[in-house]
Amino acid sequence: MTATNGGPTGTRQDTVAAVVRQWQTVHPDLDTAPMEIIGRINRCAALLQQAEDAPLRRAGLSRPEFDLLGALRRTGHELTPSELARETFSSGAAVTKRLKQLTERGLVERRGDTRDRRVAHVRLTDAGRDLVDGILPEQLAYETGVLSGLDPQRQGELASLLGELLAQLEGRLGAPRG
Amino acid sequence: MTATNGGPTGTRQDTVAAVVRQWQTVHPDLDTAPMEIIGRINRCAALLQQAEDAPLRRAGLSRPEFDLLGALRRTGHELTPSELARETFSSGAAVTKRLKQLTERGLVERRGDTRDRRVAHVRLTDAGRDLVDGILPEQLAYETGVLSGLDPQRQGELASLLGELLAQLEGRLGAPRG
DNA sequence: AGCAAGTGTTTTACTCGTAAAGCATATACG
DNA sequence: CGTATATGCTTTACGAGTAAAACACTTGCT
Repeated sequence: MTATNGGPTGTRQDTVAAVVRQWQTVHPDLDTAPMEIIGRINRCAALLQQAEDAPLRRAGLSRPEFDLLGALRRTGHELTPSELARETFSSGAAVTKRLKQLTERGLVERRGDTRDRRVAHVRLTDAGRDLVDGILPEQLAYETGVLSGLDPQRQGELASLLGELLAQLEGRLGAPRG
Repeated sequence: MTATNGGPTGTRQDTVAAVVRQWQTVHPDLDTAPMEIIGRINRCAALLQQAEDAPLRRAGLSRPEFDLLGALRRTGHELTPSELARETFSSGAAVTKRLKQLTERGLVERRGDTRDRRVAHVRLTDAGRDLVDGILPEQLAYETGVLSGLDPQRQGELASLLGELLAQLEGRLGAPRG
């Protein structure tokens, strides 16, 4: 149904819809509803990452690297490697490696804690802060453009629904200590 | 603050909202709207992948591997490596590697094209088809559970909005040949 | 004090994806 | 016909993430 698709709003079909249709042909009894959300989230993430990181790459940064710098910038204070790991949702080992590179590039600095000599404190250098502040507006402008196919009201609805889903997921998957 | 957080609907805050709030404190003039969509999509994708692939891993499959098998299953016919690459949104090289492993595990078979000896045709073995058919219902049931924090109506709205966004992105980023 | 257990960070070995080069084959065109 | 170019797939070299072990240091117990 609604195979006619020639929507008045000019709505194109997305590839996930096609995939789901194929599955339903092969397994008509299957509840494919989750695919329409999860498949699309994954696909959107892949497409966005691919195209949308262009402004970052121009600055020689990967998104994980930018996320790390951004965490330092937005919190406004020093963070330890484990805090950075938590803040950027990556493993400690990954943070170690990224810090090594970012330190070599002069974007962050480390200093050891004087009380507990296991812990390090990481902060942005001036160059690092300037880089983040320079890139962020471009990045956001670019992202705005990428999303502009959706009218503002729907963007709002989408953001809100994603926020609800994410809150649920984080409550359930991120903190299953109960 | 808002440690009470007891929203009327019991809505928890998601981490992206917190991040956006931090940015707005540091750069009040910045339009952070795109983050609320893109940041959440990325974070949802990460969380879903992490937790949600459990049923797949039990079967010894990564999601990309399952996607490849699934493409063969849902189309119902043989596919060439390049068709598989297109269908699963991955590079040809990645497909080559995955095919090697899946062939060794006896889940897919290859045969050469008789006309054009450059091309190969890949199909599921019986074991491969059985594996997909066995896993898929579990996987979908699991996904349904993961999404169950959102009531069905909102799931529908979310799926629909994501579909619109994805169609736009695919139209713009996926086929910018105009 | 001295030692066991815990914590923060780094290192190691490994997996997986990618880009670019390479190989085999097909097609086009003089 | 034969050579140039294009196409389908694979290989190679490499970069990046991960889990688990290792390391360095602290804390708690006796």
